[in-house]
Amino acid sequence: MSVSRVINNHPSVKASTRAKVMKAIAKTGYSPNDAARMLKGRTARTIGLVVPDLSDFFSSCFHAVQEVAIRHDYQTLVVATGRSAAVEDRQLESIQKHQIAGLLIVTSGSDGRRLKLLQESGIPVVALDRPAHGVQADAVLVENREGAEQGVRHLIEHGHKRIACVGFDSGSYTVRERIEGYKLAMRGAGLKPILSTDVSTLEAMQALVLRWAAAKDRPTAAFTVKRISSVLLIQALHHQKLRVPQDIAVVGFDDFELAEVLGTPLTVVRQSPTEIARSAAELLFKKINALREGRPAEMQRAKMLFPTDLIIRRSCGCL
Amino acid sequence: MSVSRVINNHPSVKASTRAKVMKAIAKTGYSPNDAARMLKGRTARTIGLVVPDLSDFFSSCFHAVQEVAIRHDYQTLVVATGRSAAVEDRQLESIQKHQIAGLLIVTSGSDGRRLKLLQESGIPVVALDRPAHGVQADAVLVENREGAEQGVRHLIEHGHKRIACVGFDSGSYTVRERIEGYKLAMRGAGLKPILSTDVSTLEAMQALVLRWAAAKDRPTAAFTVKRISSVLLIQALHHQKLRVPQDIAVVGFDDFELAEVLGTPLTVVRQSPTEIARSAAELLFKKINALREGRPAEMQRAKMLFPTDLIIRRSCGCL
DNA sequence: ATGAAAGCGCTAACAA
DNA sequence: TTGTTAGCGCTTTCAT
Repeated sequence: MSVSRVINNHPSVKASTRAKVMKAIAKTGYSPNDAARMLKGRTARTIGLVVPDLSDFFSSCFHAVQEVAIRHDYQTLVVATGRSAAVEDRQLESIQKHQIAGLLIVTSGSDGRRLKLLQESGIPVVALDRPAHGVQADAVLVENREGAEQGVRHLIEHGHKRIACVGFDSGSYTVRERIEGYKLAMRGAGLKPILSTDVSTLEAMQALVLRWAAAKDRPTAAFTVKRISSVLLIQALHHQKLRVPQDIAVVGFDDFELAEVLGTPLTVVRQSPTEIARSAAELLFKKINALREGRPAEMQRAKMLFPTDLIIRRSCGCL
Repeated sequence: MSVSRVINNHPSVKASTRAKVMKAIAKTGYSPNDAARMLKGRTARTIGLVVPDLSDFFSSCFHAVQEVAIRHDYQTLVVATGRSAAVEDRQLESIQKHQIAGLLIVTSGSDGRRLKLLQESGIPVVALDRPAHGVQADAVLVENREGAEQGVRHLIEHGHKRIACVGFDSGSYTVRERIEGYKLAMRGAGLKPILSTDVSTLEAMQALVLRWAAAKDRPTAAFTVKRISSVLLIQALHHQKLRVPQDIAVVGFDDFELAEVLGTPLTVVRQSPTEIARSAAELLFKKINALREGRPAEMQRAKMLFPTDLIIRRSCGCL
């Protein structure tokens, strides 16, 4: 019967009928069967969230997304790709079968064909933290470049001339942007960039620090492009008995819980996972709802950029 | 037609027919519609994972679970309760509608009625990290008590007599067990337990440490029952200029990435999230598959206990 | 504004 | 061993 109309708030229902139905629903505790709705082509009350992994940063993102989803009475289907483009592709395929209502993606670099398919089948897609390749999707990003620039400039203001940039994973968008920011700051001050952007293990980091220790023109400061690099560098400096900030000043990109507790509390460029994730989720639901209510007109592309904060602790040389 | 039989590998299919169907499936890229299957009462190829949050420990669990799930060609629907029993209850309700094939739960303390319902509707449930209340479910746990006991005993072997136990959240099963282990070790050595099991903020921790510093009979060692407590304690000791391990030796429960990098590398009782999560997931799939293949006889309850490792660094006084 | 009928893709039960 | 029939619970279309 036309309970359906009430549930989908179709206009043509007499108020009295609607009321009757509502009461019946309340009394019987009825709730529509999702499987049946999906069979008729509707989407499930589920959104997808694809992330490289659930490290600190992305797990904060997940929490924020889930919170928004719950508020809209949706479930969140999270999928971690292990930073593999191939896995991402496969996961997108299987997530598509779940008839999700929308997708948030922190891409691991798949080529975007699958994503395009998803979009073309009418599912709103919002890129989070990194723009997605090969598709015109909305994106909610962090000002990586500006943030890095600010961090490095802070070191420059401390009088440093030889500032190294240390990290790895420069294939990833965020890291690339941060390196770009570093270069901008250096060039802007007439300084020569010193890049070590392929240091991904403690051994490699220790070798690097050893080389620094031996050089006469060694860097007096370092900017690390991601959290792990900060940790590795601190570890390596510690092993090599180089003091922070006296021997080497450090500013890192991305904050973490223990940054304050380290031997020398770490000065960092902080980004807010919660903020970008919440914004992205809300943007996604705006589109989902626009779609449900049949006004795709309002769905123009959006690109949101969130600024970072420079959190000054002691590793930069400030007290 | 009876493509269905092939897909569900029903016995009565002639080999030649099966081959033909297989080929056709391969050629057309056919894949069964999950929604339709669900409509017929089957479960989705999805398992549920309910966790309090996705902090380090549980996100490792998630990764392990997802890996196993993918191998079985299942998706994982993760849900974080924010450590709230009420939210857990609500989430279980909505997860149930997704017709999951099985559930892994790190309970946040809901009363177990909903869980029982799930079980009675034929969905295998495996408790992870903590036994679930009010249901007879399989459980994969860590030897919290024994691990704590071992950690504390190590401090005792260093000659400490006044060893404090510091932490909070003693409402949770794991913490309770660890405190129990601490008490066992102390009593076993004829020592008096010194409990501060409600210290959840840095302020409270600093107040505690201040009290210690002022006391004549102050503890010479401390055992922290969870990661955050270890971090808080280290922070507070650091602020108070108490040296580790000279002034206070420390052993913590639960390892973390930066434990090695701390001013004094932290000695910890390590548990392996990956191991317990993988085992739990595999147990769950064993049951799911037993069910699918119609032999619920093999589904006797299992309880698995995983040991911990004492990772000796420097905060205990070794080296 | 409401009801009746058909069918989404699958599988359980039955018939051949 | 295979094909046929019916129906899971919903929404869409058409008729009232």
